Amino acid sequence: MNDEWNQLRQQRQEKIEKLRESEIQLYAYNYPQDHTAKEVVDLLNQKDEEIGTDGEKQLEVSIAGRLLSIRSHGKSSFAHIEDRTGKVQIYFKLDILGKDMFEALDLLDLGDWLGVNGSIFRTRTGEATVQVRDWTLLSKSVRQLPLGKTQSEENSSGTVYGGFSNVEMRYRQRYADLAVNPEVREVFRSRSKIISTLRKFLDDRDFLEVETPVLQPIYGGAAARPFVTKHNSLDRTLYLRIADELYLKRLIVGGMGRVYEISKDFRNEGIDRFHNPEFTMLEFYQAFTDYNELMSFTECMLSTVVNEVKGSLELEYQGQNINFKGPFDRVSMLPAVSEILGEDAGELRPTQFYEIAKERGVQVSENWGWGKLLDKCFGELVQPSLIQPTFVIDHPSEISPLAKAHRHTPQLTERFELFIAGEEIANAFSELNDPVEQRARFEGQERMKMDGDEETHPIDEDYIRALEYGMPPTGGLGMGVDRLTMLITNQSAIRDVILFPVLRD
RNA sequence: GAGCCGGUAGCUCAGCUGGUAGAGCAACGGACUUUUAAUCCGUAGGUCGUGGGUUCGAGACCCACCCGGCUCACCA
Repeated sequence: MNDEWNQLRQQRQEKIEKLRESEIQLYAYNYPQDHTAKEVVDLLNQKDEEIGTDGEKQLEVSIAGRLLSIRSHGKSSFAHIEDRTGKVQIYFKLDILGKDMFEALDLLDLGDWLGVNGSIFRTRTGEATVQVRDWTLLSKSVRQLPLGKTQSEENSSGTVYGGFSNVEMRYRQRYADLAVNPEVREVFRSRSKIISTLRKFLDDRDFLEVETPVLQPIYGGAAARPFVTKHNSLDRTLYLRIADELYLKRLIVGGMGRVYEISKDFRNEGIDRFHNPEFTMLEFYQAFTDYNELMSFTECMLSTVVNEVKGSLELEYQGQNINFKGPFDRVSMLPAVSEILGEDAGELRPTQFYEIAKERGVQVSENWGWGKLLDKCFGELVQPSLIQPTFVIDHPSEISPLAKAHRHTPQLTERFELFIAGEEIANAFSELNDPVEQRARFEGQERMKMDGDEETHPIDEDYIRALEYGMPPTGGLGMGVDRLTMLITNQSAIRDVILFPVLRD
């Protein structure tokens, strides 16, 4: 297909040439509006109630939007234009517009941006409509939008015929996707609402929003491979952050008490339904608190967000009903795995654990330690059943190098992960603040790296130095904002909640 | 990384065991001054993902590659 020159573009080009010969400007500079599309519809409803049907009093409006449909009837035409608030019907009549401006309508195309002003009325079928007194072309569309056809709004759900559904094209040309699929715009409105609600929730509780480096000399705070870049004049390797954790905790050392950051993080891993190489994470840290208090806090934060965006504590995600009314279930990792294996997993040596796990069909590796085996068994045997919001608590120390040891069980940590619909949404712990212990944990990671683990935490000497100055007891949490948005907007793929997801060339 | 499915007009899709491409919507021309998936009549539009191969002949069969989706693996 010749993308750059086809019949359709040829036809539009001819219209452009005719417009250039006329008085009509193709690309205007501005257009003063006094109403949105939604306000026009609301205004007419109000008028019906307040003024009744006298119909004499004319209400004049100026609105602007994109031309989405046009139905020509010879000496009159109906059309719909859409702005950020929705669609409204407009009506062109020869005897009102005059010959020139009426005939010039032939030079318009779907996708053009128009400003119109005129009086509002209701058609025979009851639709709020603007009778256009004059119209202004605001921007000419040279490329045909992939518009489908929508059945009329009232009582139907706006069934779309045809439409633009090719997922690859929708991601590659998100502008076209947004232009023709209002439900996609709605998803991103919800996303924005989710983020602003999170921000307000934390601001209201005296958290300080901060910005920490995206370019970092040492990456850390998570187990993942980083993107590597280089600063030319410093001749130095820098990494795009995989998490903000270690910087935010430095701020707690600095006495800032309560901090948060909503950040883009970058992980050089595979791409699938739940992973995009760049994604949005909320992390917050609060001094003088532990993971128990954080769990209550998280319940409150999530139910506030869900209620604010959905107007309810319940929602449907991919056919499952999810209820955000706290308190959420809590499942302790070690007893849960012990129960399902019928063995006290806490007493197992790694070699025994490996054999038992293998018998149960868990994909394990012979050289794994006890902690990794426990985590993997949990992930395969227990996690898939966690549909309702559930805190999984007390992870092995071996896989939690930044979490404080459990106050009663030393090989575990005070950590929780929140699972909803079988997916991890958040990860939090009582932060490890003993610099000696922290160094030992980092060294343990180094040994795992030498054993071939590619996603260990490197030793961050500066972070240890910070801990040596003294970090108060602190609870911290990281939450995947994209995944939360998927849940709340009922989208099955992370790409559907990221405006411009990463694709191949 | 592996398996399966897909890439045909601007969009959504059809094209049977190989005979050189079709519909709906959009577009273009015409009729129609309250329509709403407007209607009616007419027209045009495609290097069938890319590159090879088999064949008298390939959208279809074979091979390789590119892009996407799903599942699994890996991973949070």
